[in-house]
Amino acid sequence: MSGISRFTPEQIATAKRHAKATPPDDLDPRIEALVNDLIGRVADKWTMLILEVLGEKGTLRFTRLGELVEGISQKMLTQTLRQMERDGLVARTVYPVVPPKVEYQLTPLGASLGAAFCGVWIWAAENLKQVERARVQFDEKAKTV
Amino acid sequence: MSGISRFTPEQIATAKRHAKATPPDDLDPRIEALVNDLIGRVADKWTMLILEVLGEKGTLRFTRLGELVEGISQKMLTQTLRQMERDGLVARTVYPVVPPKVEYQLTPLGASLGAAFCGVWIWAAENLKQVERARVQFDEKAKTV
DNA sequence: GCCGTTACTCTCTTTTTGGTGCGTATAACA
DNA sequence: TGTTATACGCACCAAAAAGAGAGTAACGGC
Repeated sequence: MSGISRFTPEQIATAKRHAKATPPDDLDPRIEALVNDLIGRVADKWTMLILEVLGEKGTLRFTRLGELVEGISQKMLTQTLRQMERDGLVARTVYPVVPPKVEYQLTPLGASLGAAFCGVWIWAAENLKQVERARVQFDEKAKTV
Repeated sequence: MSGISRFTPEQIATAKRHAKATPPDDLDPRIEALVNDLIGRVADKWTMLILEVLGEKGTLRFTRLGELVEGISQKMLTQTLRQMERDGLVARTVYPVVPPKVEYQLTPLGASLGAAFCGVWIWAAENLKQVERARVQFDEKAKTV
């Protein structure tokens, strides 16, 4: 949550402009498949969470990052970071020292994705209570029936 | 993809306003945990895809929905729809006829989430090529090393 | 010469996820 | 009388994801 404000107004503005410019319907089903695929990768819990803390803190070392991403295991941290690096979302800088030192930070591409996710975080924060209420209601209904 | 334009300008505008109004940092760690949790639920592949087609088509019956959500199995469709219903994202209307007829549509809450995800879809469509390029580059580098 | 530090990797086990196929109710229809 | 249509629930199995824990390299400090 706290990372939201880190995304520049320009980035958000860009998103808005694009939202306006998007044509009524999308064309190529091939592309749609690819986009869905990409969405599947990127809309991953850990990816989103890492994106958030890196967006907020700027540059972090491996261990610190692991501490800040609540509940992530070392394995998942490494794995997700590799994936993100491959996709061009984070930059990994290795300092050849002992003990090892590796720094991670968002690339511009990663930052832009962070900005895009901005709205989802806001939504989650805003509608948390409503979702909770809906759940309670649903569960009660299920009981009586 | 194609559902983007279905979200009203007002919904998008609301998201913008909130983006602006959000305080620099978020407060309660308890709430942050809940938000992260909610993100985990909502940032699910099938949820997003269902959200998209329902956002685009409005109201759909079970079977038709299954056809439109590329690649989903019956089981996952039922499961995801139940989850979304519980969270108050979709409304389920049962017509007591034979053969059975059940309609699904987004609630206002679901529609607002769709609007929030809008930016992510746009991002994916826009940056698809860049991600692909990054991957090729990464894989080549890995080979030579 | 042993310890500590850091960023991992590797292996093993457990958990979760997802697919498949079968069953069911009921009325209209042929 | 038998078939079809619809929206599932259920049981079983395979595959994938994730967690736990041990191991490693390499050097500086004690």
